[in-house]
Amino acid sequence: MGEDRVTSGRFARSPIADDGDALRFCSTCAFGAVCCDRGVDKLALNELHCLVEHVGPYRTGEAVFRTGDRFGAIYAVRSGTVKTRVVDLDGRELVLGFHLPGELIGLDAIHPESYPCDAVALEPVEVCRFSFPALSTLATRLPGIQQELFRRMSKDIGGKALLAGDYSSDERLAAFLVLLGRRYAERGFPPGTLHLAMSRGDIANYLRLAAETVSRVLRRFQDQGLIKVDGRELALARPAELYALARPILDR
Amino acid sequence: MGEDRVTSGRFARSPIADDGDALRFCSTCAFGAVCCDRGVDKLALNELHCLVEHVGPYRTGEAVFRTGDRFGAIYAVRSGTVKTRVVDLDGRELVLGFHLPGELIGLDAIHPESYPCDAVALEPVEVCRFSFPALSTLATRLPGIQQELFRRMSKDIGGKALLAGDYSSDERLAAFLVLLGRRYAERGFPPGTLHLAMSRGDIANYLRLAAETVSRVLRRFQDQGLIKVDGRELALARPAELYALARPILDR
DNA sequence: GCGCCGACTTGACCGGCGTCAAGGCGGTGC
DNA sequence: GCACCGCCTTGACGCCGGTCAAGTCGGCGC
Repeated sequence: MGEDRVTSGRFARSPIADDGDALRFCSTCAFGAVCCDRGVDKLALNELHCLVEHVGPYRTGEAVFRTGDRFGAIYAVRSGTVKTRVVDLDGRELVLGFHLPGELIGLDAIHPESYPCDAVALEPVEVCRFSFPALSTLATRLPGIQQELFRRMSKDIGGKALLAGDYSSDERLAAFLVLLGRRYAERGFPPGTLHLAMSRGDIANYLRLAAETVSRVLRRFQDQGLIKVDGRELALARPAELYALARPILDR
Repeated sequence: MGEDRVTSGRFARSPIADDGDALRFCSTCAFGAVCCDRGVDKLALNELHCLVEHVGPYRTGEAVFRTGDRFGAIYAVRSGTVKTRVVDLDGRELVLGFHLPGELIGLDAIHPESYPCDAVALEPVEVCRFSFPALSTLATRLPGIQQELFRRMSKDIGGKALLAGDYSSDERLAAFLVLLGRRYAERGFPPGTLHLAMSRGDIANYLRLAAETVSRVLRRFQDQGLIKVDGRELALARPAELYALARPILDR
């Protein structure tokens, strides 16, 4: 598609999913595991490749889809970071999640048949679009695809512990940092360093805290030597201790 | 299967899914919609019927499955109420949900391949067991089944707003009552009346409040004439006002 | 350079809800 | 009947984190 890649400044560190060739699908793609690691045959790979549509780039603040849009496809983030959120009747925002390259968005739209939230680019973003009717038809023929969809949906059902519990601000923030660090690391970034694509306000909103509280806790974590903060660049100095703080959330 | 039904006292009001005959599957069953309302052919119905296994009854406090059990099947509640919960390292309980007849449990176990929580009977409970390998094989042949699974999983992904937001105790409790009332009504119970199968402590835990807070708010709701409480019997006296209280959670 | 503006930080205050503690109430066993 | 026990209720108090307000920092346009 000939899209430009920003390779200097802050975006140099932004995770990006590499294009594959016809038979090496995006290596960090949502279905990469199906196509490569899990030994699904080349047939599945080819069919997926025909089905997918590369969309973007979206500029910061642009929406991949909006609340109420008729559901037609799920998306895999290819590069950049996407925030999903709802806006309530009074116009207050409620952040549902942040999505890194390789992660799927739109799975919660299958049931209501319209997207129940906005998906907004936090930085320049590219996505892969999978028409859902086509994908589910394909899934009936290729069990590996069906399995992968079931697995990913199941994971989403189970993975909301961070928001669900009545945890302290320290626990929430520690768990947030540990989990985000893991997701960056899985995508090949130097472990222990992360670039926050989202504002303090977004983090606070996502964790159901006030922005001021996020500021204060980050500062205290830094004073305690647990992390090193420099604006939106962040290093996990003592990950084991952070993990210990987050245990009530992460282990259970 | 010849199981006994308790038809007196508190259990008279407990929702129960009626057995169907060979071609009229449980009318309130998880897949009832697939088989009947949605016009899936008799073939699908018959195949599902072969696949399902009726299990129970479980006595109050018994587990349908436990955290860590190897995943092999999803379950539909047939009668009674099931609580899902995790117990953290310190032995503290965290209630994840309450499940009425017709609702599916175990969907969050597909990905980790073991159940991530306990499913405990809050009163005498019967369930239908669907072997997951068999079910997903069937789903590749019968698109209606696959669609219904996708839809239900999607619904579970989206439906955690009650726990996720930073809502007040009034909003949480109002939303809880309204939603529970709806679910009872969908299952054919007189609208506006519900029997709480769970203790105040369980409700509080589920809503991330203290049991004392639940007591206090219920009392205030009653004093304001919104509800009528009698132990675990509860009537929604002014549902519109309750709904108004819960709007920040229910509408968005 | 300068001014502007949004994001972030820091401090002071306060209120909702959790915690602790002391009863009430109803069911069950003997 | 009576004692026991869990569930529930009610009151008093305190703390965590939200709110309000002021100030700082950094990027961008001109």
